[in-house]
Amino acid sequence: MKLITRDTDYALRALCFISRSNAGKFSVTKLSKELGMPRPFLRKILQALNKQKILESTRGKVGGFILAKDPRKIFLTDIIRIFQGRLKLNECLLNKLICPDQRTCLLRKMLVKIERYVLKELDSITIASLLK
Amino acid sequence: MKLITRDTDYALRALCFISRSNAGKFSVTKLSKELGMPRPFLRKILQALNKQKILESTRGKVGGFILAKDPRKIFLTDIIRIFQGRLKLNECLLNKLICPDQRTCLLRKMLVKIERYVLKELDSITIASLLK
DNA sequence: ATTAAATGATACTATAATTGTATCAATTGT
DNA sequence: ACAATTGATACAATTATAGTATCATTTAAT
Ligand code: FES
Ligand code: FES
Repeated sequence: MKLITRDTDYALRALCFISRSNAGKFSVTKLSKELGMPRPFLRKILQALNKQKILESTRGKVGGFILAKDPRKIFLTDIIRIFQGRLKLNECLLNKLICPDQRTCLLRKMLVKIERYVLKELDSITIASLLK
Repeated sequence: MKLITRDTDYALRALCFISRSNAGKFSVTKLSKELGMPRPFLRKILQALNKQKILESTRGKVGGFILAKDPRKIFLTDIIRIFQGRLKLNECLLNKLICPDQRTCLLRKMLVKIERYVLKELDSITIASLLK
């Protein structure tokens, strides 16, 4: 069971790399070489980050991607949400047979509690905090 | 992202059902009808629980499965481990490029912390506690 | 003994999610 | 005009999850 999938991982690493080197703009070609990630896959990822306004792209000959936000304002939960959807641990798999009343179900309560905790923790991590 | 997969879910429900009805022994046929789960799949699951000494099986004509342990001693983490492997959130996906020192890596610390918390919480749930 | 109903073991298949690749169009600096 | 880039999107490969099938073995009842 993974909390962070490959695309999220690549995204984080790329964002960290871009943040650190204050050079500003990078093309996918450059980044994929630099970070050792498959170029087309990384490209798809950066395009997604662009759509979500985490990165900003410029097209044309010397195009590329730059940060669109302060790295202190890019949260781990944001990136996870983009590539893995909303973190949702408490989907109710167990049916009525053991859960005569969902409102009192201990398992459900636990899962909700765990989810809240995980989200809170992940929300305390930003790209900026990963750089130090 | 799911914390609990289908097989874990079925296992939990079956264990709860068996625990509750103190009838003792149940065949897969009976259980799958009772719980509305696909028979061959449930069978595989119960066989796994048998191997792990959570259930105890008897073969032959009136064979079936009974609980091998006190439901207060069957923990949610046990069942998850059997079907999903050891819960391990902190697999280090991010490589050295952003993690010059794993011992000080903030992300890693967070994931370890989260994992510990999740395990602690899951360990507080038993089959017995789900019945109430 | 024979048979029916069960589990043990294990191989197989189907579906879904993850992890990619490929392609064509549009943009832009030279 | 051309080369190097991104935008959009369809396609393909791999892996994980979910489920089926089958044959051998055990046991109770006849
Ligand atoms: S398992 Fe979902 S309400 Fe109990
Ligand atoms: S991400 Fe693994 S040590 Fe930092």
